[in-house]
Amino acid sequence: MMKSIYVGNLPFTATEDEVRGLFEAYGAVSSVKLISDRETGRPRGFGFVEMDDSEALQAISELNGRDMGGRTLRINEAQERAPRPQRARW
DNA sequence: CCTGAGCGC
Repeated sequence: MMKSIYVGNLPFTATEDEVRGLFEAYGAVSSVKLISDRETGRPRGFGFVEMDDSEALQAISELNGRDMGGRTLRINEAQERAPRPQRARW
């Protein structure tokens, strides 16, 4: 089972590659997405990581509050993404 | 180039 992780308070200099590297220390990272403002193009300083449930929980507890580029990372389980219609499998 | 809330198209 894959879990989405919210990664906030990132330094604006952080890249998806750096974030991926952090989480890969706790398990296989499925995907990394850093969010930037769609109108101005500026980085918003937060993003999302997807990885296995148990690994995600450990990564959250281990990486939350960690210093990165002078900022203290805010890491939590992500909320639901933008609602997308999901058709039944049967 | 620029910036600091916070949950992604």
